[in-house]
Order: sequence, then C-alpha cells, then structure tokens
Amino acid sequence: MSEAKPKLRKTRIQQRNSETIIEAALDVFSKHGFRGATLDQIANAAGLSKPNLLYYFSSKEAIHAELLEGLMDTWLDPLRALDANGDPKEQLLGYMRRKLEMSRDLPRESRLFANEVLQGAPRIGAGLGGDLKALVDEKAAIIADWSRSGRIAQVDPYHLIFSIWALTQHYADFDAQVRAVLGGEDPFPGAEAFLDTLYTKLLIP
Amino acid sequence: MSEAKPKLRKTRIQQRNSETIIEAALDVFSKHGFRGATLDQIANAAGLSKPNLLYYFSSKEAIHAELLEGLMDTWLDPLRALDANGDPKEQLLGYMRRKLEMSRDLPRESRLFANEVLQGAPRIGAGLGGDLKALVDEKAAIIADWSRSGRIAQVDPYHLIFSIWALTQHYADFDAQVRAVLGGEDPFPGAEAFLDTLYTKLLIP
DNA sequence: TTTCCGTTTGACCAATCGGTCAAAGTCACG
DNA sequence: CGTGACTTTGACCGATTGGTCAAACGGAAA
Repeated sequence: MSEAKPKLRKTRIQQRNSETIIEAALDVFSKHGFRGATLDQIANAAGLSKPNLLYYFSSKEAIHAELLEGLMDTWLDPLRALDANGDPKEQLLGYMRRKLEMSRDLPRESRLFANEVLQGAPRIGAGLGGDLKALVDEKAAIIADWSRSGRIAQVDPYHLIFSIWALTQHYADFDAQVRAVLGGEDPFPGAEAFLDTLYTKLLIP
Repeated sequence: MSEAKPKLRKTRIQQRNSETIIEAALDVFSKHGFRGATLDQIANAAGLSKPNLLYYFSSKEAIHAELLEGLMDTWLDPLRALDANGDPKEQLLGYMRRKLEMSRDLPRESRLFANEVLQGAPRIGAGLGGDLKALVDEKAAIIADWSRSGRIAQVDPYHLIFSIWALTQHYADFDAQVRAVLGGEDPFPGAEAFLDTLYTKLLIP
C-alpha cells in the first residue's frame, strides 16, 4: 500500500509512447467509461496498433489504473493549497475558483473520476478512504477552526467541501445538460459570478 | 417527435414481466452504465431467461429507452411543482428538499441519468434540448420575476437551478465518495441542514 | 557489416456479447 | 376437453472484445 513502484521508462521512445497512450486513454475512457472504452479505440486514438499498446501496458486495466493514479494528485492539488494561515473567505473562494477552472480546462479528467465514482469506485475505492479522506479531514479541521473563531459563519466543513465539489464539477460532468438548457452559451462566466455570491453570502459570520 | 405510442400491455403476465424487467434493468444499468450492463445480467436479475427478455423488449436499447422515458416525468416532477403563486423562499427550499429526498430514496434513478448525461446524453439528447429546456425556461422566468420584484435576492435563475441539481444529486451520484469521506455516516441529515442555511442566506434580498 | 536489444505488427484465439429461431410448454376460453 | 394464442427456453450465430505470439523490423554500437 506504500511501496513506490519504480516504473522506470528507459528509452525516449518508451517515454513518448507511454504518454501518447495515456493521453489517448484519457480521451476514450472519459468519453465512454471503462467498460465502454475498447483497446482498439485507444490504440487508434494513439496512432498505434493494439499489440503495440499492450507492449507498453500489460492490460486495459493497467492503462486505466496508471491514468487514475497519475491524475489523483492533480485533482487534489487545489484542496492541498488551502492555507490555514490565509484569509478564510479568500482561501475558500480561491479553492472554489480553482476547482471551477479545472472543470473548464480539464473536463475529461473530471468525467473520468465521475465515471469511476458513479460505479461505486471499484478501482480506486481504497484511495478514497485513504489519502482523500485524510486530506479532507485535515482541511475540514481548518475550516472548523475558522468557524469556531468566528472568522466565517458556522458551517459544516464536510458539506461545505462537498458543495464545492458538486457545484464546480457539475459544469464538467453534466456539460451536455447545462449546454442544452443554456442553448450552447458558455456557462462558466455566469457560473463564477453565481458561485462567488453564493459563497460570499454563506460565509458571512 | 410527438406521436404517443399506445404501448399496450395486453395480458397480466406481460404487465408483470415488463415491470420486473424494467426494475431489474434499473438496477443493472444504474450500477454499470449502458455499455457496462449485459442482457444476461438483466435477465438474471429479473429471474428470466435472455430470450424471454427479448420477447418483451426488442433490444437492449429498447429497455434502456423505455426506462429513461418512464423516469423522465418522475425526475422533473419536483421542478414542475414550483409554484409561481407560492412564497418564493418556501418554494425554492421546498424544491431543493424534494430533490434531496429523491437522491436519498431513488439513488438508482439519479445514477442512471448521471451515466447518460456524463456520456454526452447520446440517447436522450433531444429530451434535454426540448422538454427539459422548456420547463427550465418557464421556471427560470418565475424566479427572475421574484428577483426583480425584490422578494428574493438577485440571482441568476439558471445557475440557481443548476446548483440545486448539483448539490442534491451529488449525494446520490457520488455516494461512494461521500461515504468514504464521512466514514459511512448517513450524509443526508447533515446535507439538509447545510443546504437549508446555504439557500436561506443566498435568497435573502 | 554484423549484432543485439528494443519496437512493431499480422494473424490468431478464447470468451463474451446482443440477438435469432424453432420447438416445446402453458394458459384462457369456448 | 380441445384449440389457438401467448409464453418460455436450449441451442445456436456472427460480431466484438481483451489478449497472445512468433516473426519481422529498426537503429546504434562494435
């Protein structure tokens, strides 16, 4: 559970092709889910033959696993950046804004995680109960302190964090619905303004 | 696009088995997505043989289509109930609470829609741009009136509706993550309290 | 030029998938 | 009962899937 795999990519070709495959796999997995994606689709998107794919990754699951693992850090970075010593409202609004930017700039990554969690997180269940929970517990404690000292309003820190996840990722995961309702208009400017007022009002002590 | 199919279920056996199949399909589709679900799984869950399934529904897609169609109404009912003549804050908080109850009581239905929209709504795209958009437009106009007349704060009505969807459905769709973080504790009591204060504060003029 | 290691591929395989079909079973009703 | 319509199923099919393998290819160093 802790042993760091070497995973050394010896040659330059290996480095390049592995990256190409991961990039292609992100495209295909996020669009069709794990079960809906096929090795042929990924190979095709990567410009490689199927046996060549399997020269670099031992199986479909292996590609998916490395993809998720590599993304987990990127995904949690905004929360990690929440600073106990910063201004509470500024920190929380900043976190929300960074998450919203990620939904705009990395929608494939958001949908990949959404797919995985929707199905009950069968392939990253451990990661949720472990690293993620630990990080959320840590940051929730900070928020609880801010609440207790009266620097922000009384709020349940866990549900506050859930709300930021839900409200920001919604614009990536449910993009099809949002755009259908808005008639194709870019949702993000409006979303940022709305979320800004929402959290500003919520956090006023 | 308008013609109402009769879809008459003649005998009692047909009535019963069709319902059993739809119920089983809801279970399987919501758990694995369309592509991830197999006819054998659905047949097995329904206690029928695979050819027997296909005696009642012409194809896997047909089951999925009827399931979605039959659920669409249930899904939109809470929004339909939003009453222009009611008290604005009460109406909106009531809508939020009904949606949260649906996430608690009908999580499979929520995940079924989430799966579909996540993949770009390939099978109900028309329904989103049509009926859904029309309904949202209508209710958004009501909310905009409430804002304009100063009965609630100035808010973008579309993003307000999106936020209710996102915040409530999150507890069904991302259940695995929520429970992993909370350590198995029931999220719904805390969620309702949090959302109550959130929207109360947001809507104060 | 040879040699060797890393790379690429066409051909192939077993398993699984959605779906068909003819035959057998079952039910309601005259 | 008998009979005709409704229901159920085992056997099967073609297509797709994840994955294998031996053979061929490629480039850099000796």
